[in-house]
Amino acid sequence: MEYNFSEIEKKWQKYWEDNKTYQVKEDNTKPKYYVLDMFPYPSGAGLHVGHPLGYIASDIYSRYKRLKGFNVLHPMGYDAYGLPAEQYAIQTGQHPAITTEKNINRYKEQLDKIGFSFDWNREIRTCEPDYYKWTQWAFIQMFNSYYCNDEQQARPIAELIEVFEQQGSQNLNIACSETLSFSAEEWKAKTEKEQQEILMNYRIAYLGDSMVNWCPALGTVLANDEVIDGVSERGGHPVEQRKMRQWCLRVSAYAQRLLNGLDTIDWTDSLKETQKNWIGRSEGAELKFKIKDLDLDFTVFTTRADTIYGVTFMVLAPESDYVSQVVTSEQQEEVNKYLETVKRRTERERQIDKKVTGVFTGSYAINPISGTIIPIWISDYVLAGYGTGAIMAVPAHDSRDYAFAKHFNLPIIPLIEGADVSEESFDAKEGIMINSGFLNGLTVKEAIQRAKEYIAENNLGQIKVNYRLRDAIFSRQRYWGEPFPIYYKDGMPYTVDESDLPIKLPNVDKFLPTETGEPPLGRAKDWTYKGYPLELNTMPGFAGSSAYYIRYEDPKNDKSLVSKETNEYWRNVDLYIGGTEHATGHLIYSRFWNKFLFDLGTVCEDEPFRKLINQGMIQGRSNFVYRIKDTNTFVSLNLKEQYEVTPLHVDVNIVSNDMLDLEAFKNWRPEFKDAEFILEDGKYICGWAVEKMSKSMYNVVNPDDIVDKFGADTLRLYEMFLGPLEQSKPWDTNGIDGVSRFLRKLWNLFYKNGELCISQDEPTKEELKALHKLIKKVGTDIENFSFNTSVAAFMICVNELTSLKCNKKAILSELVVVISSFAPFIAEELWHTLGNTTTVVDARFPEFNENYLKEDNVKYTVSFNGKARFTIDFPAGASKEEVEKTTLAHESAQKWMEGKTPKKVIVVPNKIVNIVL
RNA sequence: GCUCGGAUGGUGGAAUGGUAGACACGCAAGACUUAAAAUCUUGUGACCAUUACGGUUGUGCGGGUUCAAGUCCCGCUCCGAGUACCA
Repeated sequence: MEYNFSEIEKKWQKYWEDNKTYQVKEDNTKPKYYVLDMFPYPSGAGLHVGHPLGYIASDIYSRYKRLKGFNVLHPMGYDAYGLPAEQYAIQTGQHPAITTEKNINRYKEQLDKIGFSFDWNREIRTCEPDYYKWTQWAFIQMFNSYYCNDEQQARPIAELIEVFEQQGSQNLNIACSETLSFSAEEWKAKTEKEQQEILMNYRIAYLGDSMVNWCPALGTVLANDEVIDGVSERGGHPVEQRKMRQWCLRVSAYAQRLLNGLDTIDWTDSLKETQKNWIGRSEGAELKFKIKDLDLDFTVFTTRADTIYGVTFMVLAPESDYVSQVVTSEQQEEVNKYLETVKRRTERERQIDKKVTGVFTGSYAINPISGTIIPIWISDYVLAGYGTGAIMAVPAHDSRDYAFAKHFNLPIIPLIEGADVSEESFDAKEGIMINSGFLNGLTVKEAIQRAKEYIAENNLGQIKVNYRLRDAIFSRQRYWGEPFPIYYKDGMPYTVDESDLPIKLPNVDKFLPTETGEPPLGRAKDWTYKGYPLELNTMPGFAGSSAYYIRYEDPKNDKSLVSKETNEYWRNVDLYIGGTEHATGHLIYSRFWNKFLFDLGTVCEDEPFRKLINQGMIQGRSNFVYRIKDTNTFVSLNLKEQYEVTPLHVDVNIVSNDMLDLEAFKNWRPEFKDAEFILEDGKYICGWAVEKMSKSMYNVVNPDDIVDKFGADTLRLYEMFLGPLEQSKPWDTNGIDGVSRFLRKLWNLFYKNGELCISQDEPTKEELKALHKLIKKVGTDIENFSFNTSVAAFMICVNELTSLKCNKKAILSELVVVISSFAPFIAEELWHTLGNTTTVVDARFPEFNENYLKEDNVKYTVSFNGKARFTIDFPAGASKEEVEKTTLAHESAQKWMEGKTPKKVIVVPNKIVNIVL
């Protein structure tokens, strides 16, 4: 029988599906292992060959863990809400649900072909009411919670109301939008609406006025991680800053826990670093400045309290609330003019063109320590959203302040001995303080500490930790997303009753904003709850993807997100595989969401993903043909220098090993029908380059085509063989033959001349050795996610067994199990060929036995001064002394030593004798 | 600018401080074939020898530690990724 992969793969795909081979249940007799992939957004283009890379890796690991006796949860689903389906709907009128469904079916078909061991019984789709019911439920819990900084956890808002009734807002340490102050009496005297306004200040899901990234082209706000270089991540449209009332999640309250948690999880350092930067903890002090001639003070945040004597001016962000209060009437006109120009500049312009701009407010502040009077300016280099939106400027020791001072001719006072600030600022935190009153003579590090203490002792401000991490803006003015479980009464939001969840996404006639500028849900008929209007915004993309891994544990539960027992069994994800692009988005939101659910007691683990691996991107490998200018003649790569040519992308699917299929090229596009060629050695050789895999470069390789041509097992092996999992690398179909050949060799161990030929004889020593070398290598490789070297080990083993003409059942059946994680189809087929009636999934990974690897003889390499010269065989277990003695007496050694006496002899067990002359 | 990675044959890539280049592609030669494809065998870092079982050199560059460095340390160059007026 020949290796007919397409028949085999179809057969087992159907068998696995019919027999529900990969369904798992909680099983207390086995240890659990949870392997998760980042679920895909089903786009219209389908999968290309780069997408399954991570899925193949996680599938190999899942299958391996099963063979090792674990009960493995390995689910898959779809992140089904998203902009592309909605944009498509706007253009065509096709409902996004239909587009999404269609794309999902295509994805499912493509994934099944590759032989993944997903438990499809647990599939989830974020756009289905049974699923988003729990997204809405979580939102309600966040709305009904506040964050207690003392206990570092979320608490029910009802507790807070009780506190307000008893003692007002005194002595509270709670995460909030702004610090409020009222007594119990004042609280009780407030109207319901006023009380609700106050509570909003503390809720974890809250409505807040904040500066948001508004994207006019998409007609919606975007979260910080959805804006890249000042344009939208989706579509690349310009984004501007706008103050709007939006739903927000108080992610910032969890900043410290998100930071601490990183120490407890097994992620790569670079990913942890990215998250640390995003959270952006900085320790410093808040310092109060009084304003001259006004009964007003304002607060700045600084990490360099030591530089207080070098403050020569203050700067406010243009959007700062202080601006209107400090501008004098003489300066009003000029300030207004400045604020106008700032407003017109988009975020992108601000980033690209960093020229120094600013305006004087007319007011002066008083330095609380030195007493100096200093001018207050406004400039857009100060950000409203960070710290207090106001800074003390120390031009001598901050490059931005320096540039500003130079531009507007403001004084610069150096504070560090020997610092030359005539050309640039001295930003380093080192040196001895001068010109600094009580800080003189201290090192910068000491001075920072001393100044902070001084500020605290004298009540000039407080020591403060600031985070760059912002609250997540949670409203989108879009149709295709989860509706909020919120209705409005008297202008204030209230949550719908949990028993009325889910609030289903209504139908609309068009997927565009209404004529009055309301979001698309404004078009829905009867969009009310108990007679009150429902929220018109929908939730953002990350809402549905933040807790999906929990839902997989108990996907059909309609009583709760996950049952307590189930969650205590599956707990958190043991291995999560996905791309780095989610480092500051999904992976922050998920951790936040999980920590909130942990506070609630819904889940039993504080961190969602214990170990995380980032698979590298698969880039495209484009091919080029070279057209001689003004002709329809194409010249082969190595002859192109003789002509004036234009390189053109050519479809990589009609190129094989960089050799162009001439007929296919002529038929590729009409304009090439009459193409002529200048060949080298009778072939047309194409040029190549690594680029992003995309349609426009004609370098997209579809996994279906590879599966049809070579089989899924070959695809799986080859994707792993391509290089280390975490590294980005181009897809290059050249070389896939090697893997394909390997599988045929494996097959031929079982079949001779097309006949099944298996021997029941005892395996020989060599055969056992070849097998156990493999068992050892693959076991450690898989644990280290070094899949490419595992594939190499398979090839070596099969080559060895082939040359030993091994057809022993005892060897082959263990070999098949070892290979089954990587190439499940062929392994399943051969497993049954050997007479097994169970599936290979139920087998056990063979135990490694060291005895088979023991050698009778050991080859020692003899080196002189570290340079290897010859080898000598020793019996295994020879002592160091014996080896040394015998080596020195050896004829060749004598020759190399030329009668000299060695200074030193180093014997490395089983490896090397190094003789130092 | 800052942070984190990386640099090894024609190519993708292997190497707990211990024979660098596993494995694969490609290439070359040979076998089979009327022929081609497929398959199999052998060779394949460079340089020099080739009568020899050989010699020299070699992991981006310059130093260092060590009996021994692709691997560890110091200083550069280049490439990639993330982040960026974060006070």
